[in-house]
Amino acid sequence: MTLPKNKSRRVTLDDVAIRARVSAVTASRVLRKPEMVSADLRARVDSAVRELAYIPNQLASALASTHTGRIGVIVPSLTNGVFGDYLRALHDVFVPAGFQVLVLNSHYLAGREEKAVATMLGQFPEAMILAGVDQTPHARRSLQQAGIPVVQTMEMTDDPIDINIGLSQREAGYVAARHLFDLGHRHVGQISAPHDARSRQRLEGYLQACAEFHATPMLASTEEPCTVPLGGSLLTELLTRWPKVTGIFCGNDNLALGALFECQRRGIRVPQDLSIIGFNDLEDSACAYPSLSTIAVPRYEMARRAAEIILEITRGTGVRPKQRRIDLGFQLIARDSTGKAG
Amino acid sequence: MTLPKNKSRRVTLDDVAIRARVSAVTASRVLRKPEMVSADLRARVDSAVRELAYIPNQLASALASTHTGRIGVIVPSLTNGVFGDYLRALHDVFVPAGFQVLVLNSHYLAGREEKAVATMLGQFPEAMILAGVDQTPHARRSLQQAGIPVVQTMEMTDDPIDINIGLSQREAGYVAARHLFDLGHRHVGQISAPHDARSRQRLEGYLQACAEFHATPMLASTEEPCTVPLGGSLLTELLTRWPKVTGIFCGNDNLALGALFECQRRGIRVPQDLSIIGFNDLEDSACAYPSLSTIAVPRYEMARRAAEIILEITRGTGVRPKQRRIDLGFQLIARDSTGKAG
DNA sequence: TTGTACGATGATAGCGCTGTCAATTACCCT
DNA sequence: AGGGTAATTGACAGCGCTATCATCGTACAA
Repeated sequence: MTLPKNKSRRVTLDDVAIRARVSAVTASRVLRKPEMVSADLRARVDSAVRELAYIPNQLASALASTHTGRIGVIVPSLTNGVFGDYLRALHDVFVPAGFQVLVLNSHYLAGREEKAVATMLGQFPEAMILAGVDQTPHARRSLQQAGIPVVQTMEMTDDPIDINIGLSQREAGYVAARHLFDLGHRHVGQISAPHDARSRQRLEGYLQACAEFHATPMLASTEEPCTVPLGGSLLTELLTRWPKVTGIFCGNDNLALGALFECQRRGIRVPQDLSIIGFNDLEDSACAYPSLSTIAVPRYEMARRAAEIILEITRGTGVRPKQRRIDLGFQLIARDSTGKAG
Repeated sequence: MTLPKNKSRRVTLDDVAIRARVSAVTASRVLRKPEMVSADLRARVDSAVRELAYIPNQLASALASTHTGRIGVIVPSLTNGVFGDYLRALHDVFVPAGFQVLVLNSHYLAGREEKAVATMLGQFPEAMILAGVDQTPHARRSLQQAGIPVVQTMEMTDDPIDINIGLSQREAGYVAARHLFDLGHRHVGQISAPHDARSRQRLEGYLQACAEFHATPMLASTEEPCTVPLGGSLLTELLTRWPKVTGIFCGNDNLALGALFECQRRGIRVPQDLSIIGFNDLEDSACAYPSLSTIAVPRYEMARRAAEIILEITRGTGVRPKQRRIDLGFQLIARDSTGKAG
């Protein structure tokens, strides 16, 4: 029927066009490419938009233009401070650029990540950002077929799906452990939650350092998600099995903080009796007492770069940057929680 | 043209239908209401879906059905541990229910929140969840006109936009301060970052307790976003101005942790020289040394309830629950960081 | 004056899916 | 056998918007 549809439905572009006495196309143009429309009509449309409190339906717009304005992000954790900063960086870049950021949580599980990838692709994002490089084969294939920019972050791989920006977790783990050996420690332990692939790589770096210094690896680990309290119990476990430990590399700053608290609780002096080094350089680490030695990873910068690369590809006509692998490196931050052995 | 469109475009429902030798509608039904289709056709469609690796276009689906499957969430911070748990709860409920959660960050600014509301409404979410109750008048109006369930969380208001689920921050602040007075402290200070409305209300509770005990309010505050390191500097500021302080109520656990570290740094014994109570009961607080007294707020539960109420409204035909204001309360957790005065 | 070029505007045809209702078939009853 | 009911399936018409191309003037060169 050609009757005006007077249902109490939402205001559409047609309503605006009718009110402004122009065609729908013109109204659409005023909103997207105002410079193509004469000042006269533009003013009419603008005021119609205001009067009707018109809100464009992004859904319809996306369907018609095949430009969804969505960026899919999959992170393994929402609570971890690392990903807080990471997501903040993505929002900081994408939201002003008119994109919306869709976030899904993989809970550090490959299976959940695969599912999250499928869910996300159903939203037809214009790009995807993933944490880590260990996607399942099936997820890899889906991502490649999607034909959109895909950025793998946080670690490095020789065989990126598309673009890879991160740092060598293994090397960083090595440097952290090495820091303790260099300070003269010979009984150096490690605590971690190696269900996280990056945690495992840091562990490898630690093992490499152990081998180099002919030291026995001393490990305590858990499959549970990483938390501050866990640092305390893992330290306890480690000290029970290897009482001679004088230096400990914690898989991340949360564990390190928990270990530090546990030391305080037991009257173990840090660093006199035990040196502690963490990983990530969370905000709290610098102001702990003693301040925590750690490895600083450029998580904000990493996400920002990932976002900007995507913006470039999307705006330019899909041309990839020359460099598909970007290693942002890391930094050893030696503070007060690590000291000379002896 | 009626030629098969052989562009390298994505697989559509039509492709599936053709391959399964059924109509598009039937293919659609197999995916949404399989019980309506005979086993025979269902099997054919299912295998076509698998063979073609078909991914439904949610955009088109949403446009056609006016069911977007989106939930809009606006939080003031992504990094704060409180909202980490809060968002996790929302994901835990909504994702299995087939909804996607869109998150926008207001950075604790009313203006940014108003803008976020507008952006979000352009996505046509089926419901909105907000933190706090102090939306701008304009944002309130937009939300009311949207005709969708709106849940305001974290605090209580007498005049909710739609549904309100939270707790009395003022009362909780009062109880925290009162805890210190009850332990015999007479010089009780408060540090906070009152750019956050809820922080201000806790402050009011503190002031009320001060009045009741005829104590002089002793405050240090900042307009910066709340962080652990900030707790240290605010404590320093407070102690400089009021050296006699023996008890301190921190606006949240991050500040409390920072204050605790600062005490350790200065050799101030907690709780012997200074009692500290925080707010929120973050995970770390229980395992700090000494463990932090605090107020536990049901942030996970609050978000979960909000999500479930929305699910009920959305599934039932839009009927609101009888109770539009739900006070989930809070709990004083007295640990080792607070002790008797003297 | 005529022809050309270009800028502004509109008509049309979908984007990929689902709501609706009509058509078809199978089944059962009298 | 005829008629009625229910279970399946399909045809059609949009959802609200934008890409595309046709159309209409108007300005300017020839």
